[in-house]
Amino acid sequence: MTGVSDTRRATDTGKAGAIRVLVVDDDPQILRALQINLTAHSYHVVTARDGRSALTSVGDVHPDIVVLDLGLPDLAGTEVIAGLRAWTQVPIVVLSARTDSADKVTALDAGADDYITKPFGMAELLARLRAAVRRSATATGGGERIVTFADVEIDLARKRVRRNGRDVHLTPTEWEMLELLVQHRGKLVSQRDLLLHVWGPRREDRTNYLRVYLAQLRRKLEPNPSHPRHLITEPGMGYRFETVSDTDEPVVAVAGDGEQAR
Amino acid sequence: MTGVSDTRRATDTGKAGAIRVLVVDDDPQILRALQINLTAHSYHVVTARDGRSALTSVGDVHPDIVVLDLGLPDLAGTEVIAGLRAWTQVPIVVLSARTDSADKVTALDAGADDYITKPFGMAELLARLRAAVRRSATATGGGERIVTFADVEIDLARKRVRRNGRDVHLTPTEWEMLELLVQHRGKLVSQRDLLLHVWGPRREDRTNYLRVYLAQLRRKLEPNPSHPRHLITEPGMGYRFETVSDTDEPVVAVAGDGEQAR
DNA sequence: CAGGGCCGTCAAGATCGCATCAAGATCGCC
DNA sequence: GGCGATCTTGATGCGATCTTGACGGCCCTG
Repeated sequence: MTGVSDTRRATDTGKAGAIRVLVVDDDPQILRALQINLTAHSYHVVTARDGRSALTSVGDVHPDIVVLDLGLPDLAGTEVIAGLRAWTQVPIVVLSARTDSADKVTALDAGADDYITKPFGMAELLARLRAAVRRSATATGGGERIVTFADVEIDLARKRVRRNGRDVHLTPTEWEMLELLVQHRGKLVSQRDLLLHVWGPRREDRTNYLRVYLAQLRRKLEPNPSHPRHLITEPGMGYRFETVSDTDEPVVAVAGDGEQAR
Repeated sequence: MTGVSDTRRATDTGKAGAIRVLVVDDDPQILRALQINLTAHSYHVVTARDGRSALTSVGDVHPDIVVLDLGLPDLAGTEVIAGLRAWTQVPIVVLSARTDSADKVTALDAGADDYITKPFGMAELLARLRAAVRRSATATGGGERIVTFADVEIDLARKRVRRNGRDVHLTPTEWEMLELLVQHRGKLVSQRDLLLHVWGPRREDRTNYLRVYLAQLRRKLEPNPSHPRHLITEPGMGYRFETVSDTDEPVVAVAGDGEQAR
């Protein structure tokens, strides 16, 4: 991880709730200036000095937005953008000293969200960051930030889970998984998407991780962990989060009565 | 609707599938230049000359993106932006002659997605439009794609199938086949295409697989599996998915020749 | 009327994927 | 340096899924 100044996990609470921004630049001056300014505006800043460490640290840090300087020593700007866009939708704001229109076009078409030419005003940068974050917030979360099912309550904004009013403690990895599933409530989330979201592109094939953590989430959240009704496996395809338990269930014999029912 | 040059509704198919862009500017020169350039890049262009008509025409036209010049005669730029943001998330790209940083900040914070200062290069504008459209397309999830027939409901985005409101569980292979057929609804899908899509190039000749899985799909989805009306075999050619049950059947056709129709 | 394709159906064996458990390796904090 | 929490990794058993072959019906052709 050389070149990365901060390897905290997403849910580590250096500043709970602060917006995480990854700043990528090889010029220590600019890096420092941005770090100070952004921190002053209560962003949680993580920095990287080259393209490679930028790519890896996005997987580690899960920033809410990336500020990317073009002209890094190791990789071309488009390579960095493409490397990120291959697996994440995190907003990318490009900084560049080149005013050439062609550069803007290639960067934007590679998947960047915005392009600012140096020298730039800090006020403008901040405004563009706000705009980018706002967009991605409405895109992902949009409506309800609190989801409930059974006796569980999930607060996406506060990254907090309660069950019967009591806090349920989730590890960082558990939370990352649950978050992605909840954000796509009802949708099937492929194993690949889950692995990319939680572990980044380097663990794409470790499907066994999913099994372990899904089991832990079920143990913590499902009324009956061995008969999951909300964290559902779609064999061979992926997983699905469901707020309403489907009324099916093969039934456990007749006799008796209620049974733990739904 | 004075001032609006085109009042087509969203569903009017002047250019089916073309991206609709609403250009708002009071300068006829710029308006015309943009109209020509954007049309040349196969956008469907609608124009407005002032803020009021811009607000109404967004409701009428449902553009995919708005290009908004600041400095309109009737309303301030922020008012237009705020008026739109009150009810729609359509991407707004602001054009302005003023390079003042404060203007950018207020426009972006009011809800604009991007800000370009005149004079600008057409290539850059086009790239920024592409970026904005791309974002909003992925944000809205590309639209709900739900196909229904009989008592069955197929949700392509969620990869989910329901019948009479109950989930129907499909195996990965079953889903892949159904997906391809549904995506080409009404069209004939050759056996080869199906085999390639589901099993890849190594099983190109295993047409018996198709029989097995088509039978399973029919068993799970067709009202009468032995008389399929929606998953239809075209002997020797391939298969076809049909949402409307063809009123064919019984009838032995008229005397004469008839031939087996369709 | 016989024969050959092509298709639908069925069932059994082989394979794959998942849940679960538990132990080692790491990390972060004191 | 020690300790607890967390992450990684491997082994096992079981059920779901895929693959394969056989059989019979239908339709067209000769």
